[in-house]
Amino acid sequence: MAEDNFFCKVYKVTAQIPYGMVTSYGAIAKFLGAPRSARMVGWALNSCDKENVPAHRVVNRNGLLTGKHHFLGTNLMQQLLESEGVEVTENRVKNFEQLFWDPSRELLDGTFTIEGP
DNA sequence: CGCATGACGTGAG
DNA sequence: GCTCACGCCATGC
Repeated sequence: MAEDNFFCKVYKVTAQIPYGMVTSYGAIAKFLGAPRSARMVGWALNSCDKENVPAHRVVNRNGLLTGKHHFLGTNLMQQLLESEGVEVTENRVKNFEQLFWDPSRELLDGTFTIEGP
């Protein structure tokens, strides 16, 4: 653990997403220092999905469940979000701006330390 | 080694 | 305000 791999970074941040909250790939990527590599976050999650990473809480900038197709089923991601109280309609998170959780917003508390510049 | 693809984001029209 | 097109970084062929 605490690996410097981009993989582990995404794993940590995603794992720290509060219940009933969601975030975007770009937010994580930017927090990791790679705002131009949002795609790498998605790719990392693709490998992290084998772990206990709540990837269903990670959506794209528009709040669309773009990754739901990559889950086991087709509506599994939506079911998980709804199970947490997150309303989802047509593969989109309702009140996305309200449920949006920024890693640099709570993780900055200091309890959770990730590679800092 | 070069081309094509991808769970995205930003810029320009 | 919305849509089209390009760019990033890494993996696969």
